Amino acid sequence: MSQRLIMHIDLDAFFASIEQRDHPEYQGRPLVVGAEPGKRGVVATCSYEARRYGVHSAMPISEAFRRLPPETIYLRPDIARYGEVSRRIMTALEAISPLVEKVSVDEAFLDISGMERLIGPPERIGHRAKAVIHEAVGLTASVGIGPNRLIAKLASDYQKPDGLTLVMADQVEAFLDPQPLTVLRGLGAKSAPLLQRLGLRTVGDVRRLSLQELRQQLGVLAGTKIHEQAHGIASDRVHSDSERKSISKETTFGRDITDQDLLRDTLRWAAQEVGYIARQEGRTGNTVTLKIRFRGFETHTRSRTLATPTAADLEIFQQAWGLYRAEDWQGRPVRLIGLGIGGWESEASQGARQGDLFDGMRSGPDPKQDRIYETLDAISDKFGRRSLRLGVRRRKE
DNA sequence: TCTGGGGTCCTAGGACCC
DNA sequence: TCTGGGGTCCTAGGACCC
Repeated sequence: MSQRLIMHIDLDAFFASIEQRDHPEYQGRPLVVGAEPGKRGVVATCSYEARRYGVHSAMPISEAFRRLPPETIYLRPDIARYGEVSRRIMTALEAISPLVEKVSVDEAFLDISGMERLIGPPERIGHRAKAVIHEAVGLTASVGIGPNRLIAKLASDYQKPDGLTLVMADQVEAFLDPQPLTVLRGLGAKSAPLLQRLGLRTVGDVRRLSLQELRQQLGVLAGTKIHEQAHGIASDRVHSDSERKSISKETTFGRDITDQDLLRDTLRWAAQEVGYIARQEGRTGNTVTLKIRFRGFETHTRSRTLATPTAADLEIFQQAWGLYRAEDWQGRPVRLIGLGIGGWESEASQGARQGDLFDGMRSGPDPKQDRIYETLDAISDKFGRRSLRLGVRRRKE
């Protein structure tokens, strides 16, 4: 069995680089893409010139503004434009390997196992990927190559910007050991301190801990995963087609609000956005989730599973508004509100329903459908509900 | 004092079924 | 009347990632 080879591509300061590419006068200057200074929000991405002032993604825009000099450029993100650039990059990468997994707008994994015979040694494959991106969109990327996804990802992070790092299987532990333990996936703001208070600082420190000790600190599942990662073990699979599982829309108000009409209108807007995307993608969801954040960042969700899956704006809105009204929340200042749908029907059952997909949303359930269920209910009284449900499932698949 | 928006995954409890 | 073990689905919260 031959060794797998995974490549991770990470565009350098993606949003900021697109803006600098399209506006030469921005080049060489600190530039921030994100919220408007003076308002609520964070930095989405900033140029390397801005990073020299300690500014980074997810930093509150108020703090970035305090740190950066007056000549700094502040821009609101143009997601549609960045998405178009992203699509061109992903298409270009398919010339390197047919197995491209888009992780986000500016990141991808490629399975390049066995490509050496076609292109050459791994370094040459990495350089080819960078060249292909530069030809397609005129941007630089950092590339990491390793035996699995974790190592490839950390390798692309190792030298930035415009880097290329190759980590072979026998170099994995030497590569991992000096890095801060927070590079391991799943060790974030809450769980990393659990290990740091034991005096652990690096991946090498974590690797010296036994599986039992890690499970004790982090729980069985998380402990097992961190143990594996610290030993350089991670998935080496690349999946080109991954289906999304939910669609949501939310917004943070400029100031906290209590106006019920405004809350209702905001949910109506969110339902239109979500419903539109769902219908574009030909999906119907059976779970509607309301999300609300009050003054003080106190956040709650409420969800409801529907008898009939939907993609209709009005239905999504009414369910979410109903969830809000069912609580004793009137009068509490709201910072954020939004909603989402998820829980798609299986493809087979959705296909069977296709004919009345959109009619059904307006006209209610199909009476013929009701008759079928009545018959099945009669059968179920004889044989028990369990067998009925299994029987229906099987027919759908 | 500040903390966006769009996601995924995990946990844990309760209802319900066999 | 009291009992268990396995399984699925639903719900709420929260950690984490880009």
